[in-house]
Amino acid sequence: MTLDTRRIAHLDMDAFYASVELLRYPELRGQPVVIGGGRDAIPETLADGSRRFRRLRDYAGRGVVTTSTYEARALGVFSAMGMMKAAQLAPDAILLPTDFDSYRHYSRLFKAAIATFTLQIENRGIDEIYIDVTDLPGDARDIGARMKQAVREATGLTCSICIAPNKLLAKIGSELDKPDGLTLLTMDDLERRIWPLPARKVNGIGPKASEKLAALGFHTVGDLAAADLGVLQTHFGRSYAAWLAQIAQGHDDRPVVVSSEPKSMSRETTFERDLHPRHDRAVLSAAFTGLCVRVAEDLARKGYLGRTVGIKLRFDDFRTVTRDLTIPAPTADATAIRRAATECLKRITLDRKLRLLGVRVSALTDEKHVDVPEPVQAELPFDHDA
DNA sequence: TCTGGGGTCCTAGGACCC
DNA sequence: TCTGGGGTCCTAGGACCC
Repeated sequence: MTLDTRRIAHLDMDAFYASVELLRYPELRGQPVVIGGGRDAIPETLADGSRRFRRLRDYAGRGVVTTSTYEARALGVFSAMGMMKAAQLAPDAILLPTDFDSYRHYSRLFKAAIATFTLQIENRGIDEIYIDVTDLPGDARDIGARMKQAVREATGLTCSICIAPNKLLAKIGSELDKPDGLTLLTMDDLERRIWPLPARKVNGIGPKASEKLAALGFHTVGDLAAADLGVLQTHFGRSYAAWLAQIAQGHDDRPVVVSSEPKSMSRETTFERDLHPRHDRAVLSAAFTGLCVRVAEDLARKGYLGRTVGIKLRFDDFRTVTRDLTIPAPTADATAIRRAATECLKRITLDRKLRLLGVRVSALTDEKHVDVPEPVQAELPFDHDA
């Protein structure tokens, strides 16, 4: 079978975190709501049972917007925007804390609903999946409609689905009719529906690449399709240029990857105020230990050991540095992690205040697959019968 | 009062080995 | 009287994604 006869679905939950919050607080439906606060953003329940919600204008801190409702987006408030900036744009918007346990719960529910159709599912984080529906009976529209219905019944939430010949087009397509969309794309739709889109819509063309492309006069996917390969190679290198040319023609051979092993686990924290390496040494040290302990807990809970321990520092000027160290034997022990992380820290000149501190463990192995080292046989050549 | 947290993948240079 | 040539591991940084 040629790859372009596949049918790949991309399913994306609509404003997922915000929509889960609206299930919990239905009275907020229709209002601009922003998710991203800390515990201080938890609504207060009044004596009469009604709730008093925090407003964005009351926010003070260094957080960013995690998600917002479509009403808040209409006011210019989008994911990854600094909360202080969002508060200027929409001071009256409702502010809610992120509640990952709830989102994980609903994530499991919608994925389970899709798993009743097929197990050919690739996880792409908490709120989206790819599904290979090539071998499912029925036409694409019917499959998509039934999946949306199943997700709705399992969660009370809407999603947007696109079914296309590959992941690239399915991912682009699921955004075309949001929210609650169902989009079908074939290769025949390339010129009409894909080429007019900004290049930035392609998964893998981020802020840097799209800016560089725009500076060269390439704004849309169609511009890329018409581009001279030599020009792309000059500015982006052989590999990336070839990829750009492929995706502009709507080609993408990547399979739906059903299972994968984690490569790293990390914990990091941005301090409420920048910390001085000496003056705030005690606070920093406690935070450092805390991060090591949490990474160790994560590893233990999921059953992994790691050989490479790394740290990440971000200074007050936002400069970010990393150091890592590979140790002889894989570990999930907080003390061993902390010791290696300390060695890493010694290799960084601490000449500015610190904004962020992180600890990472990589080169993971499944603890059940680790060969327990045989005790080294002592060489006792004259003692065989002892 | 700009700019979170948890990931993956890629590049590139040097060490080291055969 | 230059400097082979792969392959793999380690490390640092950066782009990108959700």
